[in-house]
Amino acid sequence: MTIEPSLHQRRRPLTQTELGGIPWLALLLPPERERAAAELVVSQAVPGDHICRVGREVTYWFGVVDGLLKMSSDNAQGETMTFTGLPPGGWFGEGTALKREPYRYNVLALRRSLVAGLPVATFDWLLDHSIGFNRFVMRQLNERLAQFIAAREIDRLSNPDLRVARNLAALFNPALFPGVGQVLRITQQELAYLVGLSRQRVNEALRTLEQHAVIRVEYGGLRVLDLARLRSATFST
DNA sequence: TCATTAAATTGTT
DNA sequence: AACAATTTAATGA
Repeated sequence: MTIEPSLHQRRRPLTQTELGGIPWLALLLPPERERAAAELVVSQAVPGDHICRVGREVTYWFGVVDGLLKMSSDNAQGETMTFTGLPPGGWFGEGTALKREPYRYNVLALRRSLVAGLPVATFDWLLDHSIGFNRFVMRQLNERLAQFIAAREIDRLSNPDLRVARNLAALFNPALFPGVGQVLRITQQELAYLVGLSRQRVNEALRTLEQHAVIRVEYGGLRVLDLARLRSATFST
């Protein structure tokens, strides 16, 4: 794990409440769950902290307990391409953990976040022993594939309102990010970073979406009112 | 618990 | 990018 404890919280076991927010634990049999829970650790990350870097050896399978992370990659020209935001309930790194390859992307904290880690040895053990865990990982891979296909379509969209809407829909995906619920804690600045627009334009897009009764803008967050329309609608402005 | 102040976030130009 | 307005969080009596 590359989370620098620095001046912040060190690695520690999870509290009961935090364990309750981990979606795949409920799919395990009691002995499997007991072992997984015992090996899980959490660490606090401050904005800019790297959870994993390209090329680093895989040590943990990570999940967002609270906060907001950003998954991105740097190309040969040194430009950063953002793949997706990672809100609470999101788990990532299973691809590289499965193949035992170094990380192929960077994940860093956009805001103060609580990140859980399952040691790869335990991850492997669960794959070898738990049907429930295998189901979860399979579903996870499948959902993420769909998400990345959608992301390619989003990239082709020129209308900023639509880009914001589709990106938001991805963050509200209950299968990938079950910790989000109806209200996504994200600032308009953070969303601007993820979508690749100015905060002003994001702000404008959000009130357009609000006018269409698709979301509600709240202080420090957004509430979904109609996820289906957020995903599919074409807001002709 | 309430009032005051600072900090964060949003709305507007 | 800058600034004003608004909301929340922190502080201390």
